[in-house]
Amino acid sequence: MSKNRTDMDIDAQMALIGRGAFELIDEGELRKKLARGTPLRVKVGFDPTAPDLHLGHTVIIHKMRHFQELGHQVIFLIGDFTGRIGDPSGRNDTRPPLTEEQVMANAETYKKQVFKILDPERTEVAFNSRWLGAMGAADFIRLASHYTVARMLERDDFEKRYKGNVPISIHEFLYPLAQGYDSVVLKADVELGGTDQKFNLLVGRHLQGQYGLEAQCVLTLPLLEGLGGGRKMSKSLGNYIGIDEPAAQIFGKTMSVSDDLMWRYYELLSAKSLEEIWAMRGAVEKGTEHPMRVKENLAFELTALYHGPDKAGEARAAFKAIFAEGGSPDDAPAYACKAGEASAPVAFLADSGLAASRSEARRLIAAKALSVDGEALLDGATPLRQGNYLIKLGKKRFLRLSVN
RNA sequence: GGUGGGGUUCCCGAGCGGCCAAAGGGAACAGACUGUAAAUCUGUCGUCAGUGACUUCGGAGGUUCGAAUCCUCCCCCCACCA
Repeated sequence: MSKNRTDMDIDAQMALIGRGAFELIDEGELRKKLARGTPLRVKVGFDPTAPDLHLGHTVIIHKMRHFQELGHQVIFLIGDFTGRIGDPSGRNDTRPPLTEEQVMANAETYKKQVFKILDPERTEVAFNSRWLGAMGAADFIRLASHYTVARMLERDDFEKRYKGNVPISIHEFLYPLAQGYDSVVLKADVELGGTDQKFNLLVGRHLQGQYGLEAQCVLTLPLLEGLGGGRKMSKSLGNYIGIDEPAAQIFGKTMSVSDDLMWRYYELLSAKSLEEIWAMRGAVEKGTEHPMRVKENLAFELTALYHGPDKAGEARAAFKAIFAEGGSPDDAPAYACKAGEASAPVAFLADSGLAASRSEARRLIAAKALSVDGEALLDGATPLRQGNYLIKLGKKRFLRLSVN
């Protein structure tokens, strides 16, 4: 009787755990762990240097949330020691260690951001410098003896670089080992990571076995595609939505996501159930629901998560005013200049920073991107007279200009 | 340590004495089309006081009327050998 109930419970848990996930190693093992009925220890590592998160990072945080909803213990591990090594992503410098204060400050920032999604009660925050920093050379050598160079070179990134004649420094091998050792110390039952983390996560699994522990399960999550689609969301590519961005930005950027990608965002970032999402998708495909409406709901939900429903509502209203009705944002930057040379479009566009340079301003004007009070303007050289103007450059750049 | 091959504009990558601000692709930006979508098409894509000038091709010198292209030294990367 009770066994039956437990099995059903496990199926339900597995469904939520598997939502949006890329790969689970190993399903049977995870079921066994779940069947024990004790809360699992779910480990996720974070880089201590980048506490400003974007939506791409939050995919994993939402997954942590899922585990919490199922009653499990989540470990938010700040890699303040591994951060010094730097994850081997091609950079071959070690990074300067952060000071204690910096680490703590970043940790606070993390908490502030992450607890918008996670339940603080069921989140354990840990720092791996606590045990990695205490290891001596002998300990580290012992750790290193549990892994081979050949296996290390199996890592996709290393393999490509090795074959492609891109340098690999020895210290980069230490990163996966150190990360794996964290799992040993924390006795993790499950570790989550992006698909790009698979290798590192598996090292942890292997090392736990070497240290006589039960191996952790590994759950990888897809990298969220960024705004343009195609490539992963990342700060350096500029295709991200930062969770600290103003409500209008989060809303607007979400709206710029393609219809196809929107479903991905729903699956990975929304609190809506998969059933609800399938229903919406069906409605859109049948034509009974407009995709833009559905996308607005997504934008609202994501904005509300970080700014609350009131701000999200304002963002939605402002968005509609600007793009559906040709209005302008209330928070358009203001800029003042004197009448004369400085009030020529080419001059104030560049001087105000709306255009990167005068050359760019000229090009944009030639491309019909400039409008003044709603009228297209093709002459960049003639100064504007005294007065106040609403300047629009392209679709998204606005300026409230006053010429004195 | 030896030998050979490399370091080019945001990225990849051609160029190898003048016609090079530097091909091509990607990214980005703008316009058209739209639902601020996406896809597609078109254009732009070093700076400036705009038919011209200035800065740019790892760094510093040099040869030349003229250098990203040749020479010297230096820095960095890769391969093979040891």
